[in-house]
Amino acid sequence: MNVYVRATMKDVAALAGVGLATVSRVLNGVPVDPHLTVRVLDAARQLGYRKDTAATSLRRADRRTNTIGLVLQDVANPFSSALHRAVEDVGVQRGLLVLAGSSDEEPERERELLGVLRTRRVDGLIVVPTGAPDDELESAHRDGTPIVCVDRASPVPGVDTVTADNRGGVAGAVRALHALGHRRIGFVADHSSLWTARERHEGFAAAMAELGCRTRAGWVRRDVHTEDAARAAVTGMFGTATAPTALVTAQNWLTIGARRALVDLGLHHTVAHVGFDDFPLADMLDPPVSVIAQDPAEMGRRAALLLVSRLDGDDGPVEAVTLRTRYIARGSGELPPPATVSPS
Amino acid sequence: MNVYVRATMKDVAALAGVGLATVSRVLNGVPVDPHLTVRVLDAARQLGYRKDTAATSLRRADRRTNTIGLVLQDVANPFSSALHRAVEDVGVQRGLLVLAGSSDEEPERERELLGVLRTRRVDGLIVVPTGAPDDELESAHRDGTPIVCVDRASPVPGVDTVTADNRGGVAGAVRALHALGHRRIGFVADHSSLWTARERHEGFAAAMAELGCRTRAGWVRRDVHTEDAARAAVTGMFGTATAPTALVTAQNWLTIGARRALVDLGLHHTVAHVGFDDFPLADMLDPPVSVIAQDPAEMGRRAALLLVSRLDGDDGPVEAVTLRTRYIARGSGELPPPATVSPS
DNA sequence: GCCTCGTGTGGAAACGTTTCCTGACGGGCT
DNA sequence: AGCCCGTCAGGAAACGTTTCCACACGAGGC
Repeated sequence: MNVYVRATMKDVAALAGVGLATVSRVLNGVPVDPHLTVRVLDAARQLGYRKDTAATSLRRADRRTNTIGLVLQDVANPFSSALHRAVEDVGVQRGLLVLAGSSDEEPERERELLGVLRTRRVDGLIVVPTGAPDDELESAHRDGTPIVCVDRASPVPGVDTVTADNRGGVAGAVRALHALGHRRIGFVADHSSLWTARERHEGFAAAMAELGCRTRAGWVRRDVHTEDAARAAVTGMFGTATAPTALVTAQNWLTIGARRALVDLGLHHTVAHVGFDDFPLADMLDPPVSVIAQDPAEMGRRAALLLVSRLDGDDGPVEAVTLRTRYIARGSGELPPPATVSPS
Repeated sequence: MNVYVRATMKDVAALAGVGLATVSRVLNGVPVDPHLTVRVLDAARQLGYRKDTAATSLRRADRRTNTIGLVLQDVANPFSSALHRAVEDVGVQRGLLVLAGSSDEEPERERELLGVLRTRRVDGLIVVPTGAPDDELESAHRDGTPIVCVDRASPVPGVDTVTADNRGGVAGAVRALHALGHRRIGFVADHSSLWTARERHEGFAAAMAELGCRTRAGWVRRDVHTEDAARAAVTGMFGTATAPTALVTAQNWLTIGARRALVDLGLHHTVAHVGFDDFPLADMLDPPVSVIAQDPAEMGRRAALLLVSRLDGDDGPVEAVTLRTRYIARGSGELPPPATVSPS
């Protein structure tokens, strides 16, 4: 490996024939004699000088690192990565770099990640919290590190949040199915430890109650975490004589697993099906999948903008942004109930 | 914002009643009197002490930051994010954090990103290069920063690379189509500025030549960059009487655009179609899409492992890993040519 | 014309850590 | 028993930058 040694500010100062402080001033945009300014800039260019961020943030009064930490569920998950990208885009405009990591829904991993991020003194944090109590997050909050929780409620009180209207989204879909004549509606949701799963279930239950629809134990499956589990759950749900005529699945992998099950059973053109969260190619399946769409990019953007404003010193009251969901009718959710089924 | 001030090593030393150097030694695992060790660790815990990475890497002889830079095309793109995740997984085991960014295929953005990453003194770089000459990448290489280029050839000579066997993958698919009886095969590829697009075209052209199949200008469409452009290109290609009987699309968005076009034309059950790069739900379309799959996670993993070994001082010869592609027959690529079509 | 005030540059301290070097202590050998 | 050497802890320097402070110079006012 090359033993190349980088030019320092002292070298630039020497070459330009000015003091160290002057170089610093020029490089930080503090007005300085134009004549000296060009000498410094020339020298810097000549030496290929580059500021050392470590030294900078070590010494700076505000200790800024121009880095923000992003804790996602999984950087490879489309929802997370869309969010990531939106955060990056806001960051780029502000000269902020994003340090992202995956918690894999494990509280311990979330803690660790926050630990390393805090060690690096990130200026702020955007977190999709697992939901478990987290002393790292809490202590970061106490230290005054700006934090925005995204997609889910914060385990720590007093933290800004950006979430989707999970309840309203599901409730809306249920009402639409009801309007089509459906009365027996099944529901499949993720782990109840997840805030979103609970909210979506609440939305479902509330809408069903409001509409006077009865639910049966076998028609509501919670704590279903994987595509395969959803496939199995739905296969079971529709294997009986008294099966629902419509189905709501509360997460995109579950939606896909459910669709696979419906295809297996030959019911994909018979059972109305609405999924929460859009996914690529949903419109190319047969029938195209109707979804309650949330906008991860918008969530990321809002969270990043909120964080940036906090970084800029905005100390207004805690914000809790709720983004509306959008129902996208593509076909699968518009299938009417079979005429032979007796009402209620 | 809280004016909380973090405990420093000096505070720990004072509380433990030991010297500064001893605290440093304990925290870095240098053997020290066990009695003192526990005193230091206790004091550190008590104060909630946390090492400051900025100061550490500023002073350390090796200047390590335990951070690696990852320049992707777009963190939100499934290929990129799968790669990202694999890199992260290797990094976690080594205590390396990943600083990722999106170049959006723009050389200038790639340069900028590399610039900030270098300013932060990342220990190494993993880059999906746009392919344009890049002085930042070159100068990083000269400085001795370990670099691994992924998915595409490096614009800078002497850099380790991990790529897929693009030529072989496409050639294999063409041979398979030929074996089914296809002689007229269309091809759609991305911008020729992209190394992968060029390689895949080479593979196509070589296989066609080897098999003695003629190609027509209208049957080979290059520089097609978006899903919509692919849709339009394929619509045009199959709008004429003398259309191909099979189609190879060299990138996953192009594959999807092409499939849309075939559906529009009612030809999706008639024209054989193979896409390069797998994508979610390819198996749920009708007919399921056969693909030449590469494994982005494996690419990321190999690249990260290679980088890590370079970080560990491995100064062996430049490596150029080529990963095999895998043909996944799902149906769309197994459609035979219409019997009425005259051979050749 | 001299003194004062203001502007702006240069030197030095400081940020929190690692590393070098010095000094003290203890043990072993003569 | 005395001396020397080795081991190990502590103090201080150093990393590259920002910030504080002192000082020099020029201009303006009396």
